[in-house]
Amino acid sequence: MARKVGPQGARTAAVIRDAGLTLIARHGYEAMSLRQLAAEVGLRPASLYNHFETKQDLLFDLVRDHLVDLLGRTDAALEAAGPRPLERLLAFVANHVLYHLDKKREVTIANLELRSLEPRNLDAAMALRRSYEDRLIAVLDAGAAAGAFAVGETRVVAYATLAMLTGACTWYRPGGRLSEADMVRLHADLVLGGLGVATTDAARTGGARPPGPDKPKLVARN
Amino acid sequence: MARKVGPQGARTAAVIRDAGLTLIARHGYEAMSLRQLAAEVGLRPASLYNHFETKQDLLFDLVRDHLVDLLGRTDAALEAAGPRPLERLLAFVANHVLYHLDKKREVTIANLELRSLEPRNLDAAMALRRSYEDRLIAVLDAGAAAGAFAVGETRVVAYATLAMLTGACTWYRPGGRLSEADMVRLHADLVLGGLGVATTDAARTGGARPPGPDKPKLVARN
Amino acid sequence: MARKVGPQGARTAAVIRDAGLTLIARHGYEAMSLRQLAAEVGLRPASLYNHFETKQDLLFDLVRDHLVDLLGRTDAALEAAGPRPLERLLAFVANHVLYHLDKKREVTIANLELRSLEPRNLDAAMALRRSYEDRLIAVLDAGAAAGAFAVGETRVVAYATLAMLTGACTWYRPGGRLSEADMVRLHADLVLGGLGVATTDAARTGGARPPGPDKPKLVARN
Amino acid sequence: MARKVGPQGARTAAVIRDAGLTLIARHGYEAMSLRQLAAEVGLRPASLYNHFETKQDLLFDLVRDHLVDLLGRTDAALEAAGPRPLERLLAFVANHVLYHLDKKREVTIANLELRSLEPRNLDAAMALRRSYEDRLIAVLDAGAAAGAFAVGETRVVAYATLAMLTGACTWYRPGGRLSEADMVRLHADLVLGGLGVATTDAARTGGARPPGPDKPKLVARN
DNA sequence: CATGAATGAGAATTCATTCAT
DNA sequence: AATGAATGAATTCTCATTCAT
Repeated sequence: MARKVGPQGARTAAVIRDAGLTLIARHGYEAMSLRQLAAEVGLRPASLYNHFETKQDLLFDLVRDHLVDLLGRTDAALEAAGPRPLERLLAFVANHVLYHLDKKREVTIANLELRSLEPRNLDAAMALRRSYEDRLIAVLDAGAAAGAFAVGETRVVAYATLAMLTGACTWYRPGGRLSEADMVRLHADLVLGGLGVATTDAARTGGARPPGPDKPKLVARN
Repeated sequence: MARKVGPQGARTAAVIRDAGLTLIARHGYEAMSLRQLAAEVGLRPASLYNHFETKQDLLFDLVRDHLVDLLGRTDAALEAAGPRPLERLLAFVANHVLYHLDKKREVTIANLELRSLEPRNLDAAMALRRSYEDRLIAVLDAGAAAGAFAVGETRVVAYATLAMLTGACTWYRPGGRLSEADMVRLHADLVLGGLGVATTDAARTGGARPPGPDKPKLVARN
Repeated sequence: MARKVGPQGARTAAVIRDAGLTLIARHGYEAMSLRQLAAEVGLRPASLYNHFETKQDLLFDLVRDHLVDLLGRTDAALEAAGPRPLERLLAFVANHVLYHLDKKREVTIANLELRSLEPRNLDAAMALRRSYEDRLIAVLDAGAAAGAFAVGETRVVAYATLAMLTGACTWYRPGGRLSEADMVRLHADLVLGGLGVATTDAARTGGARPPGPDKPKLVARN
Repeated sequence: MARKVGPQGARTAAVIRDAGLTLIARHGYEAMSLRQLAAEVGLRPASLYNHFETKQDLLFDLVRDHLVDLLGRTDAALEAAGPRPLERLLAFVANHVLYHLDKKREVTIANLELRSLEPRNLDAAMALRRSYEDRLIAVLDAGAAAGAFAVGETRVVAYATLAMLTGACTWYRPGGRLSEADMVRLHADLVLGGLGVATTDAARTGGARPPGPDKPKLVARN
């Protein structure tokens, strides 16, 4: 009854996007051919055009959806973190790290393939990315104003922090010695250290943890 | 080592490499065509083959030369820094930041185009890169052993640090408000903070800095 | 004759044919895609196939219907013109010119797209076209036999005349300075002149016309 | 020594143009594929691009060269014809007919494929064509002013005349009963008749013919 | 050392058409 | 009747590369 791939076109479109995500992340946008993509999803190249209009459109879709998703989750995390700067920062860091470890492909594409976007699409993507950066900058500024962080150049700190946190997804291998929670913790320590905040247990993953007796840093000393 | 070049062939080869650096950094290896490159240097595509054997060879040359250069400078900087962990770390940071700000194109290519290298070439490049990472890891380990740094997971800290420092070259614009020395200082502070080393606040440019005796800056020689 | 059309299917089919007429006349048969045609009539490409079997069929339909229509009108005009050669010729000319000015699209297609017809269809179209040419040849021959016209090579004169008359529809713009009646008159004069028939000067619009008694115009009924 | 087609690239380019002329005239621009063209000249499709930049460029080249050629020959013919309107007209007619019979392919393309030209190229082609039409219009106007021709609407007469004369090349078959000279004569008679000029031998092909005894019209009375 | 010409492979995309729903 | 999805065949054109000159 069904032809080949399954029930519906929407399903096929999702499969295509997923395969595109993988292939573009692995080989790069320019290096991925639509033949490859079609083969990956069991279609003929021409059939892809029932699901997107252009290779470029596919790329932009992936980038934009990722950025919108990231932004949405970040706002939710910040909302849940409440008003205190430290907890907001920790929420940001935790969200960023977890998202980046989970969505390695999306992140890779959004970071490496901006140069493959047409000007129009690049503008849109950059605007979203700037929005995201602004979230962190706002957190840092609020913390600095409240005297919670020692932030020199906010912008520099923000960019450096984002670069550091994002880098994690290029080398982290799930299932290894380090859990995702470890990654969050380790990176939170580095960030807080850079901001002159003595890192203690109080500042941890979910941020929702009630304060308690000061425990020694979790990170091993070696 | 020398190709089939005569008197001014070496000059032409250098011009080609420079143009290649620019074009690959801007558009990506896959997206740069040899037609473009030839046009850029005022040759016909066929003539390029008097100066390299393959597009892939050109890429690898650029990547390898960059990595070798970086490694050499790093070793020189470490040597000059003497035996003390803190100074060695600061030397590493300063060298890394300055090199990355100066060699934006090389760095971009080496970071983004590894996936365009053929397996053989990739292996060689990765080996060099790992050598470089090992320099930092060694510095951190030494510092941890000496009790100078609070390093949790050395490897994580090293990768995170490198990601942070490298990120600078993606957004830094020379001639702007921040000098290269500023960049070194700001990043050194972040790194040291992350390692639990109290940094002088002299390094904080704009922040709400707690008053205190002006101590000499830790970093920013060169 | 009827296709697989229901109640309003006939209407849709007519709309499609009309849009096809416009698009083929404007862009040419090869250059018009069924996507374009479908879009023009607010359908999806697949739906067109409820109204014709093949793009080629659509073309042939348009060509054949046009030729049949032209032939029918010509015969009616000749019938109405009576037996006298001059009046028959004028009737032919008037009919041809008026038809060609009114049915620019059909005429364009029938003249330019014969080469796009499959052999079978081409044969049919050529047969119809030859029938049409034969009407004029017969008129000329009759006139020559009656001594009314000075026809050298009948066939040459016929083809030349048809080319001249048909050409009108490539440059005539309705609503301009010249009415359709003007066009008929002007062309009739040229044709008659070429046949050695003295034409009334009433038909000369702007020229340096030698004075003479105003005679009724020969042409331009209808 | 030579690869395949012959001595030089210029030769190959000429061969390509000639084959293009034939194929486009026969099948139409849209219907001719570059594969076909390449096969015709014994090249691979990719090799064609060593000789032109674009299929469209090839088309425009053919059209423009033809129009420039036609214009040049016309001016030469008019120059040779001297100042007298009748002889100028006859020279124009003779030149037009002979050129059109000889360059059937070029003429066909220039007439049918204007719609395949991109706007920019279309403009250029139209300007040339208008120049050509203007040559005839000028001849007619001069003749009308001198009282030599009875021209009603100059423009209409010019267009009708051109259409008639051009039409010849769509049906004329060289080697048939009619020579090219016959074609010239027959069409000259039609044109002159349309202009109210009694056609006699005096008005013939090259115009250079010395006057002699008045012979009856050449065209048979059928 | 540079180049014109050629080429095999492959790129993205379009096309007319089919068919189950 | 209309359509979404699929497809084989074909389109123009680009690419890295070669080689005789």
